[in-house]
Amino acid sequence: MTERTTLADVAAAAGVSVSTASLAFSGAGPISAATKQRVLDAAAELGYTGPSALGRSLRSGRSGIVGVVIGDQLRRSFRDPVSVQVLDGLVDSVGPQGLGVLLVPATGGEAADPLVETAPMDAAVLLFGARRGEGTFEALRRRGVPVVLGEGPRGLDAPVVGIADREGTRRLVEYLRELGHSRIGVVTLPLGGERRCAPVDAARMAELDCPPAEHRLAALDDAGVVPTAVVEASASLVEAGVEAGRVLLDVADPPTAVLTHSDLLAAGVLIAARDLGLRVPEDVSVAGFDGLNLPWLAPDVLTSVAQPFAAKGAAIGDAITAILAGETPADVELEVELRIGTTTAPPRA
Amino acid sequence: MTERTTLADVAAAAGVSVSTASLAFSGAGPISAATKQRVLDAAAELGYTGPSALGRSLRSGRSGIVGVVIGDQLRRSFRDPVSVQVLDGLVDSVGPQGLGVLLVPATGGEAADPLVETAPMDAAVLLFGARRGEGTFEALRRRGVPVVLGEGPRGLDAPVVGIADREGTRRLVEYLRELGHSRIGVVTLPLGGERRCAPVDAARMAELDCPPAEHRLAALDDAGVVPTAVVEASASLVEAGVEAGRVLLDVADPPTAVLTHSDLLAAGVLIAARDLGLRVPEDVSVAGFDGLNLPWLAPDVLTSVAQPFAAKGAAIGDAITAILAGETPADVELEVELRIGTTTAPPRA
DNA sequence: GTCGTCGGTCGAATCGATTCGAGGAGTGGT
DNA sequence: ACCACTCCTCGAATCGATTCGACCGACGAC
Repeated sequence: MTERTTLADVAAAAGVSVSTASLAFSGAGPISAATKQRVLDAAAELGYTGPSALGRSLRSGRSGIVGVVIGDQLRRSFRDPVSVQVLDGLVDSVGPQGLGVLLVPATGGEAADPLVETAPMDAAVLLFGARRGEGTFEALRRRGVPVVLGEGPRGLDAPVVGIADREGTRRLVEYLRELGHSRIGVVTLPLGGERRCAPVDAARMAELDCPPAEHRLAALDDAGVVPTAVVEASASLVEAGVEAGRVLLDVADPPTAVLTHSDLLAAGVLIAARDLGLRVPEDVSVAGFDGLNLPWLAPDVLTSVAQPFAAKGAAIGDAITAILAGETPADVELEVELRIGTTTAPPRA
Repeated sequence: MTERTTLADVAAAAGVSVSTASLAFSGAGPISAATKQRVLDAAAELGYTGPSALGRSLRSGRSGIVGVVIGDQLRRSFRDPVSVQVLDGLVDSVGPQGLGVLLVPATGGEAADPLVETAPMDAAVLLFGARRGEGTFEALRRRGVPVVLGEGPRGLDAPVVGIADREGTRRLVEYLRELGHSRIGVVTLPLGGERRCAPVDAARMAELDCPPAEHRLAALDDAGVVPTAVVEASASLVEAGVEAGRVLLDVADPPTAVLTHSDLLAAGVLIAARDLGLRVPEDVSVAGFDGLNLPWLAPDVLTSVAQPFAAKGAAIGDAITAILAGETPADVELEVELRIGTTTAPPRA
């Protein structure tokens, strides 16, 4: 590959100065149509595709890159359809503005990943909440990179884009109660700290640090329901749901309804129930959260609380746009929708 | 947010010249321990987190960014577990070298996406093959950005990292034949051009341009098998598999075995078969490709050809590393493994 | 005819860092 | 005491582009 052609080369070829050539591309500033055309022709001749982003970045201080900091394991994030779809919405939102999305893995510990410290970005998105004590948020702040939180804790001096998960869960719980359920079990997302599949006891509750789970658990209180059992899943995966479902249902007197914190977990609970010889929804009702379209559950349709993925990504994109424009966007809470499927029904008499 | 502190600020605070301060960070070049420490202390004092990537990039010509060009719809790529896992392997591979991964959407048409033209990258990965006629590959070449192809066509003057899909399919076909199947149907991945779900006839075959599908179809010839019917799916999704499965199986004399080009398609065919009242594997055998772990198929286990996702991502990462080191890596073809599950069996007598 | 004005072009400084060659201080040898 | 040599530090050029102020020619007005 040959030497990269620069604006200077084009200017020389067109017989104008570098500054004039720059004007031809940027469009700003006075320049005669003839000169501009001459520059553009010379550029086409040399295969010059426009000013290098690097030089422009240096001058403007803008890189045109939005960093997306993904949880402690990129792998896990990518496997979660929810984050993938939010990411998709984000790319759709900022892409047309000429902004690129840079994936930045974040180590879970105190220290921030090297990329967090050094990668060029105009703004960053923390998709899975900035757990306090993690160095990532602080590192970005120190660098002066504005941050948008996706589902993060509020009050961190950064705009938060979230969903009304507490309200959604409350509606779901009320729906279950109206059906006649009083023995309700819960499968939560990982609550933070070490990952494991285990019943949640008082001690575990005390360390709660994961906002969505917090909200969704709090919603039970809102509805005046005390769960018969709460089990923490090790991840938002079908396998984890199976595991948690067994813990919850393989007991003498299982709950008549299981409320899970994600559709994948719910799918796992469905499998666990079937393995245990329980029919859904006759013997046990199962509800999810997210509103994923899971075609392989057909003909079943999961009762779930649907959240607007693409809109969430777009809202994050809007927040970034606003920040880059010098504004300070407000927190956003997106509406969710209760979708009744075939996996919930009144309990057996 | 305050003015960004620069190396010059640190140098001033430490009472040394900018060049000396640079030495303190880069590590290269002679510098006394005392001076170095003084610079580092001053940096810590000012909250300077190291040289800005922009300045460094400009000087070195390297941005530390690897562009991943995703097919015409980011959405589709993200929804495909295969590409997600390959991407994951890639990030794991290049991340530790301090390289970031920039997602670059590519418009399907002739023109290249603005980001392809302008975004800073040291190298680019075309994950879903560079279809000829697409402007993306050419645009990158013009910019002088080295390209690595994931499953792309060979002979494009860029290293290709692929899998032995032809060999894997051949083994799968031979396995089916040994079971006694002679009427074998095929569900292919989209073959390029417009997306649709339809039987593949001679006219359609003539426009074939999608290498994996090409190889996998060619493998039937290798094994001396002529498929009874070939149906093209509209995407690698369960829903598309259902649709294609209906086309293939809802006929008077359906095939006794269905070979699909992806596990998601196979899962869809399983659903279609069930809907049509066909038992698997008694009435019809179904095989996939990819070796995804699909827990929700339990207790069924899909017969499939497993490809090493992470290794593929890592191989792409290695190729990029080699290119950045000035070498010209050779093409890589990764081994695949035939995994017999519960969805294939001898045909009914 | 001369002066003011305006549109168009150019020079030079600037962004933040790297890097090379020059220079200066200190040391050891003769 | 002088020279040579080593080790560190500094100044200046450089990367590719933007942008402001200066400059210059032409045209209109009085």
